Amino acid sequence: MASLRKTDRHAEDETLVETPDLEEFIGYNLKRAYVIVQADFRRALGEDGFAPRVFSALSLVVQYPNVTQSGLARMLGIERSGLVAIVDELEGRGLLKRTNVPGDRRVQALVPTDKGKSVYGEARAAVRAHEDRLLANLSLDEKATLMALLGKIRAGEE
Amino acid sequence: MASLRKTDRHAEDETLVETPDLEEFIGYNLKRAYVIVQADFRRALGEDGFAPRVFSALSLVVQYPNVTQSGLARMLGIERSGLVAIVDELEGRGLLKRTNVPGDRRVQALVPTDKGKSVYGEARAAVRAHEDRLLANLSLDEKATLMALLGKIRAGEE
DNA sequence: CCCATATTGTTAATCTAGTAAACAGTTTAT
DNA sequence: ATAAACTGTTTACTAGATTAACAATATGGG
Repeated sequence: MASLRKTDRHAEDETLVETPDLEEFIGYNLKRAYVIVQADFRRALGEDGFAPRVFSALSLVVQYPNVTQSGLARMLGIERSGLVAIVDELEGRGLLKRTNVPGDRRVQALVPTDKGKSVYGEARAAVRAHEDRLLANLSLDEKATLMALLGKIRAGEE
Repeated sequence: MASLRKTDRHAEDETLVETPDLEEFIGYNLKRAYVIVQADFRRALGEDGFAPRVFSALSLVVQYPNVTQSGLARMLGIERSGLVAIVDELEGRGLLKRTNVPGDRRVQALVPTDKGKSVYGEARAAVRAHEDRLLANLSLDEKATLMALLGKIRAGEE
């Protein structure tokens, strides 16, 4: 019964695969692209720069002063328990203050400091530079299209 | 010097913000979209289904039988140390086998089992269904465009 | 051949991001 | 007044990933 060997190995049959299944999935390509952009963000902002989520939080606090922590968590799409450390870091760096609100003694309104506003301005410029450099092979039109399509994915939720 | 109060609070000045800075950044929108798709993937594949990365690994093993662990890690863009647990899980479920290669006693070639191939077929169908449902508000053209643009981001690296 | 260098799979330690559950204090609604 | 809901917080936990080290093995140069 020499014909029953099941472990025949055809060695290099990669040539049989025209296009890998994975490339057909949006989720896979989305993740790969996200990992690249996120890694470059960190590289660009450096050792003592902001992590992406801290930058995002600061951005919203600067643009929505007096936002509440729960509100900020909702905007970011994370749990409010997870926001505590982020706000701690920003407050520790002197970029925002937790302030109490007259009408409601539960909430802590988040107010950017002057330093927070100027530091955010610099960080935003650094992030813009990082994206411009990393995505240099996309035209402005392509970037706009990409944003619109990503927005459509987000619009499907809520 | 009554004019030096720095803590004036304008309360609801959200109306001053036309469009939040964050929305201008590709990285932010990429992450938000990725989180949505990834969460739906897990929901769709259920409790004992595959995590995205395990599905990806199985996909590549089925399509590139006899791929080596190092090779697979390179394809997935992760460290080979991180791949061990993934391959352990797939082997534990009886979906692939680690086999030794005649020429080189270091490597473990990964070969899908028959069960592995059929289970992968079903999983792939489930993933396709999940993406079709989740991304129903994108046309085929839009999906193709999105894939192409994500591919361009990946092409920037390598 | 010998020796330095590199590669493979693996383990262990560590880090980050994030969730879930519980909580005390406070507010809102019935 | 009492129940329900909300806010910020802590704690415990999970998933994903990286780094460094290691033994076994392979490769290339003298």
